Amino acid sequence: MYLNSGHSVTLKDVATRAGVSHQTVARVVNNAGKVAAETRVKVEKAIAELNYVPNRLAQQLAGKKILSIGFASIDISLHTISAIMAGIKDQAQQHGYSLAVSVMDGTDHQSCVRAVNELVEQRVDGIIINSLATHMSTEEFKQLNLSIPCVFLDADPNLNASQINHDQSQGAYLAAKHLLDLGHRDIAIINGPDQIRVCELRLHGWRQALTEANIEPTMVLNGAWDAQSGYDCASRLLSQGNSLSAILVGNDQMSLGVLRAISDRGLQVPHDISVVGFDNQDDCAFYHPPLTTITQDSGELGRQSVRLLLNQISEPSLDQHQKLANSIVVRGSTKALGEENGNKQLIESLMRQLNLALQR
Amino acid sequence: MYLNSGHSVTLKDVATRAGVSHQTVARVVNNAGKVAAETRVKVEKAIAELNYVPNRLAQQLAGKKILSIGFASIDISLHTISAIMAGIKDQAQQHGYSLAVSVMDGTDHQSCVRAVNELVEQRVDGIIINSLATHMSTEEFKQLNLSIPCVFLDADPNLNASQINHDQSQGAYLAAKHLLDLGHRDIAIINGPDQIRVCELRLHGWRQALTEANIEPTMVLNGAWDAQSGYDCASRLLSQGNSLSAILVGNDQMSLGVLRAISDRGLQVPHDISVVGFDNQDDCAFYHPPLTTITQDSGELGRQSVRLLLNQISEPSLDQHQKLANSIVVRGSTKALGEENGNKQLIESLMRQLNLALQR
DNA sequence: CAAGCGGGACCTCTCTTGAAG
DNA sequence: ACTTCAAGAGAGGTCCCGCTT
Repeated sequence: MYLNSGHSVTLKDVATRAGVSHQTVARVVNNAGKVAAETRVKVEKAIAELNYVPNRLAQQLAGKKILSIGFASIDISLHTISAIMAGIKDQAQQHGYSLAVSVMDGTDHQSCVRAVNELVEQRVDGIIINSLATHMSTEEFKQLNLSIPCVFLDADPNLNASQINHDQSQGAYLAAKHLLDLGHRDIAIINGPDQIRVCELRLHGWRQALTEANIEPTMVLNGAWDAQSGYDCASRLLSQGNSLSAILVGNDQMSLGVLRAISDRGLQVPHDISVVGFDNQDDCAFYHPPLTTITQDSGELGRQSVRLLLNQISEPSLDQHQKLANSIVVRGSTKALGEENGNKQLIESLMRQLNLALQR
Repeated sequence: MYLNSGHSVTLKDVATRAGVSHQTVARVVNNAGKVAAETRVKVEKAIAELNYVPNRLAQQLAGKKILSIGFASIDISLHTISAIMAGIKDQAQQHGYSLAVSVMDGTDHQSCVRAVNELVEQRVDGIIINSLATHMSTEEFKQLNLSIPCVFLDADPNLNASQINHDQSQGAYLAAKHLLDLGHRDIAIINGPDQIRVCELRLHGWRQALTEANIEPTMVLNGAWDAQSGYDCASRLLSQGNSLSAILVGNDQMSLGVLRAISDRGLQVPHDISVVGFDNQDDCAFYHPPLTTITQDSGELGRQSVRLLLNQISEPSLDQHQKLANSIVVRGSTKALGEENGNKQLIESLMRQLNLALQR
């Protein structure tokens, strides 16, 4: 069933079949140098017959310049990360680079090293690193001993290397400010897991806004990024009888769970409680109600990181730090405290529904 | 900043530094053969000092058996596909294979060939192909001229090659059957884009169930997989004053839009209209209401495909077809037609909410 | 001195063979 | 007859240089 069982067809195989030298075949394949039309046809025929595909390993080893970059990351099935990767892929391709991906099995420093090494083994021209290794210090970074250019995503800002990230703090600040501007004062926080850099930065932004307004968050909880944990945290919050009017949530998935928990208690968002998410992921405009959230363009982050890396490749001594600003998308999950207009609408809507139900 | 600017550190560099032959260094690196403890230390020191990482290209070219498989796919930022990929990655690793990924830029046959070729150039041991190339015929497949083992995901069942897929038809049948069992007869369908194999198969399954019950779908629309298009289709459906009691939807994302559209019209799911989705994606248990849907284990599909490929690699002549069955997950978005129990609950819930609102 | 082709060194490893201690 | 190492031949390409007409 398969031709060439064992080893693959080589340049030389094609050459002997076409009755020319291996060099002539190379000229045809690479479209370089002068080849007689007649010879070219012969060679192309042989290539087709043998189904020859050049061996990239050999090409690269022999010194042909093949541009490639690597992406070392944690779990790429996470939505945000696969969006970043799509951006990287896109921009790399645009610049004629191919992309090699290596995923880390764990969040520890060791598996980060493993993934990066896998890329170095392939001799990529540069690496984009998306590690979760909490607080990788400059020291640990040096242990990586990178001899090729690299760019970090969401790294410790103090890390002495090229890096790019969304400005988590600023985004969180925006979210909190929005609630404050609407008059909310009893605000709870449902953050992601502790010890994660992104979470700490977001918490910092939220706190800053609240402190400026001279208030303390009612409560700070930690979820696990998923809807279920958002549901659990919110349920806990509500069952404790806190008087809260708004919740800041660490991502949209947890927000979905939060919305449900509130609704399960017979309360209404935003009339009883306002909710602000984080990420602006695909579907959150269709949540019930549509979610007010912070928007992060993950694809753009990926694209920018490639540009940064390419700079670094052509100018290795240059360390750049770049931050992407976030903005807030206001939808239906937040409203001004004490605004009665909404309540009137709510009552009307409820009566309409009740009417319908009674007719059945 | 970077050591060895230009070309990377080689085995020979390490050898000269350590004052031994390149072969001795190889012994240390590969942990094979006998090396005197003293020599080993010397070599290891040199490796650390020079920061040597073996060149995988050269290793592979020189005949060292490095196991690797490839995954050629369309847009890997799609949720389902990244889940499949995670499964592939996992299972490949389990068997000591590394994974190379190549994504296609388009849905045409040409970009499929490109992506596959990229993998062949790297001399992977086998390829898993997830093309959307609508109805790739056996003829076109032969044009790929694959000289290495491969497995197709979601391919044309008539394709004469190893393949694996979820049984779309069966899953869709289940969904429709569920509605029929609940007494629904006026059923609309919102499918994915036309001409896509998966969509046709699902449509086939839905139709079959309906036909067996001697009824025709009220209406069949095509969305574009995303929530917005689900919203649009459902809006169209509702504004036309069709008397429908249930909607079958091609995926969960569109279902989310459908739920919104229904609620925006002041109607209630499931009391006025039942909705069944497809995919059982992460968050749909938290939709409003929780979605009844068909569950597909994408990770399992990925893992199985690797096993199939590995079989194929060790036994090239063997073509296998495999189908993964789906099951239905019943949640809150469906209810029996005419069942009044739910209505009573609904009325109670509405009155509670109204009460709350009036107190404000 | 063009255009068209071939020879051979080299890239970095692995693997085999064989010679020292 | 061990252990320990070195030398050399590929693996499949690319590139530089030279050779014919």
